[in-house]
Amino acid sequence: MPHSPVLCTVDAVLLTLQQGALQVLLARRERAPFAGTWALPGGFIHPQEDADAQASALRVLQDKAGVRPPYLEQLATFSGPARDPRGWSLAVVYCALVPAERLQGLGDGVRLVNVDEVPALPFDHGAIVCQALERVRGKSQYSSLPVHLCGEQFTLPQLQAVYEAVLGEPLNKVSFRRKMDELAMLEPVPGALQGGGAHRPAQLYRLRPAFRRSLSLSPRGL
Amino acid sequence: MPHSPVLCTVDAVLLTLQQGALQVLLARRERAPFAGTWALPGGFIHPQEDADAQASALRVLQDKAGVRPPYLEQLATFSGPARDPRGWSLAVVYCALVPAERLQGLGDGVRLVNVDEVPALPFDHGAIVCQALERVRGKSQYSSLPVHLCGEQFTLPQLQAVYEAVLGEPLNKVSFRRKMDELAMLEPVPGALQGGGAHRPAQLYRLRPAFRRSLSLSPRGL
DNA sequence: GGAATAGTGTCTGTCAGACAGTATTGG
DNA sequence: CCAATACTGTCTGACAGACACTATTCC
Repeated sequence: MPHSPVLCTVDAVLLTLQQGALQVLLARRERAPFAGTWALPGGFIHPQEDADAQASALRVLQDKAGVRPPYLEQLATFSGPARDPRGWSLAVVYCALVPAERLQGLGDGVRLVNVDEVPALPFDHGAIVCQALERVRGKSQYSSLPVHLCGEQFTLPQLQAVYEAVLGEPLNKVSFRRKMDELAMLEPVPGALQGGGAHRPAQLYRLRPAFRRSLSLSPRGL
Repeated sequence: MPHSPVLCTVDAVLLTLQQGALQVLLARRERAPFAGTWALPGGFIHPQEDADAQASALRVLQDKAGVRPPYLEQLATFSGPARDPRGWSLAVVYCALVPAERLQGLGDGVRLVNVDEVPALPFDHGAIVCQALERVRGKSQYSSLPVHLCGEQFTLPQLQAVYEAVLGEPLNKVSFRRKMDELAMLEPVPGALQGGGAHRPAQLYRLRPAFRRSLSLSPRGL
């Protein structure tokens, strides 16, 4: 039974929506290697402490950003001798979606950057961010995934804007509303309307409890 | 820099099609724990030897089954303190698709079992097989994935039967051929027909070279 | 009443599936 | 010619998207 000297880590790609664009959370590295540079939040798996790799990822996000993401999904595992200068390493990477409202007052060691303006990142973090975006955009085409970027309550026009920001293309209003209706995951908040503009107020919706933790899939996309 | 005592392993779910049904490859465990029982082929990552976890999976499949699968995809990573009695472990699991013709003359330590008749497996291998089937069936609904279960050359009726076996439901012949045409990944083998029956012979097709390593996706499924 | 946005009714082109026809082999 | 399977032409119902209309607010 070989005792392998593999460095076991987790990294997290935390995405949110701000100013109509997807943002990814970066953390300033406190220790070598690459101390002082911005990278994905990550850390070693603590076997004595963590129930599994997902628990490690939750711990890392709690420690670095003080966030408990409502949606967290395993993205993939990256490994090899070259990605970390300390030696053969393995990173289980998770992808988190968080409503912007939960990310107020981030500390000094973390920041959000537009996914279209991500600087060069250490390790293979650049490729990891790309793969996360690919996954999120892919799943958004046929599932309810983007609702996890919204807060508790939201209007259908707001939700459509979120889908359009993630997918990067405008959507048909009638089709979008038909699909949301078919997915049957939203319920109107009785009597709750979002006013404020000089126009008809919009009905507020919330996620049905059954869909809080699971996605809803549309057979033919969108 | 903590030296984590995490057991780093890879497991492989190798699927093939035999007698019109999906089969999964099991290997008899030679060592403890669970010595003598059937389980997914797996083993430790060898950092000195393996370029990454995928290389570990290829090495394991080569060693245990003598196979180099034409299609190999990372499924997910499973981890925790309870899945392996030796301690906190982490398994990067890969899913392989192999044409049945490449699995002739398997040794004594391996066997194929129908995925509907998989016995209770040690570790969390039962759940892993379920997740692999879910992934393969899901992807088969909108991609060219099942072609990797066919040999070099095949007819369209044969390919349709493969899709039907994987998906577990009959497909419309006209729609299926339209989709295969749209995917533009197959080319007829000039002058090659599959005869043998008392009926019109079928055109043989092969995968276009550009699609040997990548999948082709259909926007609206099937 | 006007501006602005929310929400809905209806038409139409496109596409998946059904059906039925033709094609080509062996016996 | 018959049986059996390969392949193809055409119709039809369903659905996505476009358009136009109504609804409701603030000013």
